[in-house]
Amino acid sequence: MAIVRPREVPKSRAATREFRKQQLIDSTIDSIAKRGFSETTLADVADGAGLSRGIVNFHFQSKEQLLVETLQMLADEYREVWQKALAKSGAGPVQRMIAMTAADFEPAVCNRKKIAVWYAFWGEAKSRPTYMKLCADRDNVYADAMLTVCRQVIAEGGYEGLDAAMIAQGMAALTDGLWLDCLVDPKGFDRERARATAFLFLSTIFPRHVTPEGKAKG
Amino acid sequence: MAIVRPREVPKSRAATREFRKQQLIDSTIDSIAKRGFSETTLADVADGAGLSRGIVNFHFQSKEQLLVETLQMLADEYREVWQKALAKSGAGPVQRMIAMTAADFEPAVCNRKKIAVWYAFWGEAKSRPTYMKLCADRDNVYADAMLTVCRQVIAEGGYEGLDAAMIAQGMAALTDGLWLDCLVDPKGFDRERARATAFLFLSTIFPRHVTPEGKAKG
DNA sequence: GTATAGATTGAATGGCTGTTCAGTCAATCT
DNA sequence: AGATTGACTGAACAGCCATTCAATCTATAC
Repeated sequence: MAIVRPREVPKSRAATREFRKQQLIDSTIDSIAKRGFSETTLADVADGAGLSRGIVNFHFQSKEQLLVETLQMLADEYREVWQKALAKSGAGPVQRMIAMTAADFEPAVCNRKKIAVWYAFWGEAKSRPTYMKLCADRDNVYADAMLTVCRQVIAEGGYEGLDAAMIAQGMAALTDGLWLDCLVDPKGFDRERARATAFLFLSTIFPRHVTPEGKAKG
Repeated sequence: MAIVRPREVPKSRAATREFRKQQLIDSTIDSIAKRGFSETTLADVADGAGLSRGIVNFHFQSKEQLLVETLQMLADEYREVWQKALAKSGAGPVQRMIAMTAADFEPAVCNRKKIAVWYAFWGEAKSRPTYMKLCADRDNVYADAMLTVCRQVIAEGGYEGLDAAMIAQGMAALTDGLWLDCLVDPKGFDRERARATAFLFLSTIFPRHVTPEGKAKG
């Protein structure tokens, strides 16, 4: 039983292609989350978008290309969320560090559908170099930004001796691991609790600058 | 190009079935790690084991059953590794906590092939209840054991006020997240460094009882 | 040595899936 | 209004894959 959405109409023909591509990517995300990567077919994607069977190959070179652009989209969205959080945060490194950490638990990013799709792509990453590169880039960009703020906090906050790279990598890993709980134990999972766990760790590492509630100190 | 292993012969006919099943499960793990979950076929599995095409359906009810038993096997192996580490460790809760943490970075468990297969199953978990349950059980059993030792360390070590459940869950999440680095950035990944990251976090939480090198203090 | 039972083979089968494309339809242009 | 261009459809196609099963092979029992 396919979910057929009411067919929305793009404004002009010029905007149609991008509109349809986005529609198909959204439907792909829905399908991967519902049926899994291995059982997502182009027919599912087309049905989910309320369009005809041949539609995907009309807008995308191939199924593989649709999947790559879907992952690309997901990665872009993830990056935008924490970059916007950074932009909104205070200018100090402590506030920036807190903003980045908190961003990982915003509903836009930390929800079961999106997390399922991330894990689906991670699950295929080893055998598909394109996915691996996109995933590695996502991690690297985030880790670099986190590393920068960690270095600053360590230098300015008097935490000499702490390994900034290790902490940045560890905090990123902690997030990805907490996401897994959302996927595997959805009933027991609580976004606020996961966020609190991340900040418990962060506040333990930087006790004079971060509270367990995720506020800046001092 | 299929890798055809030298065909080993089981001792007796009575032992044949279990021997073949194990052989096919091993081949399944190889195939998922190499080709990914979505492109693993029964022909691949049979070729990898050096046996004929119909062999899987002779020893397993279905492909799905083979996959379930593969995940089961993986989960059993994982549990055995940390339980053996626990058995070998000292009796004190600090030593037990350290042993469990270190076990996650033993080569038997923390290698790219096995990690790729874990992520492959996690990637399919949302849409396949059987996988989800097996994954959830794995997490729960580990988390319970970790929770027990955390509680003891907190009580005996004078860390009143720390949330044991949060720490246990966080440390498990940290491991899973660090594994992702091995999958996505194999060149940059270093098992010892990952281990050190886990112990950096643990030693920060229990500074009077765990060193950053993963030794018990006092 | 012969019979029996279980293990294994590999060809056949039927269903599913990605891709193609000739034809239809609607928006835009002249 | 008529022509043109691009979007979209859905049937057709070719290839792949899980599953079945009759035939073959091999170890054990008698």
